Amino acid sequence: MDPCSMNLDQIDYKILKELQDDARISHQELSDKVGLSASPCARRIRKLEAEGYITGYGAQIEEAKMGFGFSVFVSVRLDQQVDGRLVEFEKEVRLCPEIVECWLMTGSFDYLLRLSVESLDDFERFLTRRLTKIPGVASIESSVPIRRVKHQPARIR
Amino acid sequence: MDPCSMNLDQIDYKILKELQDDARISHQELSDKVGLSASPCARRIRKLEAEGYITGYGAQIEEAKMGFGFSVFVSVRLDQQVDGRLVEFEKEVRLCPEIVECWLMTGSFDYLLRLSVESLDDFERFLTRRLTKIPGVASIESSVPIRRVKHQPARIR
DNA sequence: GATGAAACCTTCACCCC
DNA sequence: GGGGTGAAGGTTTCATC
Repeated sequence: MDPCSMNLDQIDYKILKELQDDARISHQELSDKVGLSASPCARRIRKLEAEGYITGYGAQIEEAKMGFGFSVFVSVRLDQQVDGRLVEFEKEVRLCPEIVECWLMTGSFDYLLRLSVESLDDFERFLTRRLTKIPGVASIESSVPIRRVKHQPARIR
Repeated sequence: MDPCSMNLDQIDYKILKELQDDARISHQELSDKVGLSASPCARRIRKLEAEGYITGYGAQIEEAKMGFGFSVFVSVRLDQQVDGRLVEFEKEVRLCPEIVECWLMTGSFDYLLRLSVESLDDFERFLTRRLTKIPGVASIESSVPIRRVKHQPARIR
C-alpha cells in the first residue's frame, strides 16, 4: 500500500504540524521549535517532500472575503451507475468553479458536493441552469450549513 | 458584511490564485507571472494579508501517508437543540483528532462531520467508544466515500 | 510601480558524533 | 545514519525615486 514508507519520528511529526500551521516559517525558527539546528531540519523537510508526505504549500484564502461566503452541500444521484456516466459527471464537476469539493460515495452510488456561492439566488441559478442539466443527474438533495465548527486540513499522528 | 473591503483587481486575483497553488513561490517569480516587478508584488501580498484575504499559509499533508487514508462522513443529530448541548458537543468535536471537519447544519439541526481514520475497525472503535458517548447525541448516520473527485481549498473570482 | 542596498534566509560541502 | 557549522548564493524588505 505504501511503496516508499520511511519511519517518521516525533520530530518529523512536529515539523509536519508546524508547517501545516505556517508554511512560511523559516528553517531557523522551525529548527528552534523542534529542537534541531537549521540544516538537518531543512534536510528532513526535503525528505518529507520527496517521499510524498508534503504534497505542496498553499495560501489559505478567506472565501467570504472573495464574495463566496455561502456554502451548500448537495447530494447527487445519477440515473445509471455505468462508468461512462461517472466519467462524464466528474468532467463537468471539474469545470464548475462553484463546486469546490466532490466525493464519490458508496451506498447509493452518488456524489457529495460542496458548493461555494455568493447567495441563495446564486445557488438556485447554478442548480437549475447547470447542475440539473448534466446528463444522468437523477435527483438532487441540498443541505445548507450554518457555520463551520472545525476545519483541519489533514490529520497528523 | 465586509468592513474592510478594498477593490481587488485582476492582478490581485492572479496573485491569490498563484499563492493558493504555491505559497512558497518567490516574489520575483510571482511578479513575472502577474506582470509586475517584485516590490509592488510584495506590497500587494502584505495588503492582502492585512485585509484578511489571505489568512495563512499551510503545508498540504498527504493523509494517506500518515496512515489515515480512510474518510467517513457522519451526520449527527442531538436530542435537544438547546444552546448548551451545541456548545458541549462542539467542545468535544474540537478535542477529537479523528474529526477533521465539522459543520453545523440547518434543517434537522445536526452536524455533518468528516472523520479521518486508519480503517473501518478504527472507525467503529471511535463510533462506539467516543462519538456515541458524547452527551446529547441522539442518532448517527455514516456514509463512506470511495474517493475524492475534486478538492479546491477556496473559490477565487 | 520600479530600483537598489541591507538584512535575512536557504543551501551545500564539509566535519563531527 | 543523522546532526552541526560556516560560507556562497539567492530572496525579502525598505527607503527612495
